[in-house]
Amino acid sequence: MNDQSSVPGRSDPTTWVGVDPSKDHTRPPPLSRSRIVRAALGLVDEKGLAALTMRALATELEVSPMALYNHVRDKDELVDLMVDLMLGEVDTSVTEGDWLTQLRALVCSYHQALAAHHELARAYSVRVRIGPYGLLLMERTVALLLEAGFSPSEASDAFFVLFIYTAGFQQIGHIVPRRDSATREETGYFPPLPPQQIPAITVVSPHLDGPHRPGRFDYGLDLLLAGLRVKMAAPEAAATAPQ
Amino acid sequence: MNDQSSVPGRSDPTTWVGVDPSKDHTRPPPLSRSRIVRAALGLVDEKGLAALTMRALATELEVSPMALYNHVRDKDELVDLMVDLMLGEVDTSVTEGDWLTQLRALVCSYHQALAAHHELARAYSVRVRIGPYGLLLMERTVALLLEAGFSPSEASDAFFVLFIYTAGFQQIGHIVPRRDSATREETGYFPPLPPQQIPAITVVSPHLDGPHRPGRFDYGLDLLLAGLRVKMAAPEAAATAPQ
DNA sequence: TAAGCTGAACGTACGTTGTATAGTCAGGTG
DNA sequence: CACCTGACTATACAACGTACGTTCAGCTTA
Repeated sequence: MNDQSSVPGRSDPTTWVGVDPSKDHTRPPPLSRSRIVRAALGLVDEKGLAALTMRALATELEVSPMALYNHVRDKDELVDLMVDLMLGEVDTSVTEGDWLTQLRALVCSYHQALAAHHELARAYSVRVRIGPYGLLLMERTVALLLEAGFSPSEASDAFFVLFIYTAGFQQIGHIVPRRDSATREETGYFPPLPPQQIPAITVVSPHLDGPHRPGRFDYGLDLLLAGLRVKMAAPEAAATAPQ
Repeated sequence: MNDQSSVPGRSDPTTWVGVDPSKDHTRPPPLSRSRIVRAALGLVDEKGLAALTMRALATELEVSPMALYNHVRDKDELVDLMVDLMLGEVDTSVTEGDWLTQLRALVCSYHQALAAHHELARAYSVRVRIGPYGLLLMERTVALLLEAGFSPSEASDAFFVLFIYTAGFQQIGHIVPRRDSATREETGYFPPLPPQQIPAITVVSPHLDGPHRPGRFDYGLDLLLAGLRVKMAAPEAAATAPQ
């Protein structure tokens, strides 16, 4: 009933995942926060976000469902931990090239980490809890923007925009098949409508390929970075708005 | 058992919502697709996405839960219909100003429609089913890009990037309170970590205000449009990438 | 008017989910 | 040896989406 429950406190950043104790024990390795989170990530990567249930995860770990709750407060916290594990895959150590080059490398690595776990990424952006790896990523990005000469206010704007674009990219348009497999052929992106009512779409339709055509992320990142470069070069003339 | 069930077919775009029949009948207006969808949208706007359950919706409509299934195939389709209703609020009729001005107005109106229903918008981007209003919005945006002179391939890239940024914006970082109200004060964006470990974040922290500081969407839109303008003016010199 | 059809609303029930609660049991310490 | 502690299990519950079969009002046709 107390706030200081037996569960490891989530406000202590050093215990977000921690190291597997793995005492040389009986054959089945003892449950641990780290093992649970890694198994959960594997399960989501393999079978999709909807397949992540406490029961399924427990079965995979050959353990009773409730055993998980000795290491994780609830499913919500579990997902937080999974997200931070994913963000740990981002390479934040780029230091060569000018600020634009470094920024591009950083955001690309971020994008790749999310793309590698795009099922989890779909649940990611909704969250506001940020773990140590997420914090590290943010620190590097903001530092880069400050070094480039942006004001603190603009650096935070630019960070969030890059963050939103990258995280949002994974969210959008990953095909989620309807449960009714009979309507599977309906999962095309656009309902059949006479082409004369949608001339522009008809023109570009050969190039749509859904939101995730290869290179599309880079295209948008190019736009954002070009915008940042322009703003940096001539802050006042960069406005595209009339006013 | 047949594909041609009694439920109105979803592949006929004219029946996505349709008009309320509202035959001058008994006092409680008869259930209809339109009434259900509007009630659902009101419920989500007021009480949040998680409050949208078939039971709660039926209660609000003073009807048994299963009555809804005479008008809507399942909850998934209901959300599709809600999304299209929301997209109907986008003003797609802007025709004054140059292409950048029109594009800005269009995307801003899109953004405002999503922001007005940001709870629903959180469920939006995951979907690929697109209704007539969504199609109209897409048609206008792509047409604008084509008129501006972009190639079909680039127009589709640009459309998706604008689409992803705008939709993603609503997804990201809307504070979702944890169910455990005892940890409410933990919903701050960053766990307490010594400032010397995160110097850049410490510097910008007064300006963070979460992802949704007023004007932040416009900042990112500025970047994207500036990037597009540059690409339009000098397509080959616009690349920020080394190669 | 009578008979029958049709489609909308209902009541009940099932399987799945997250998780509270209480019990069990091994391992370390007095 | 007694005892405590902390990890795992067993059972249970409420809420969810929705399949199934029934009821019933109102229209059509005779």
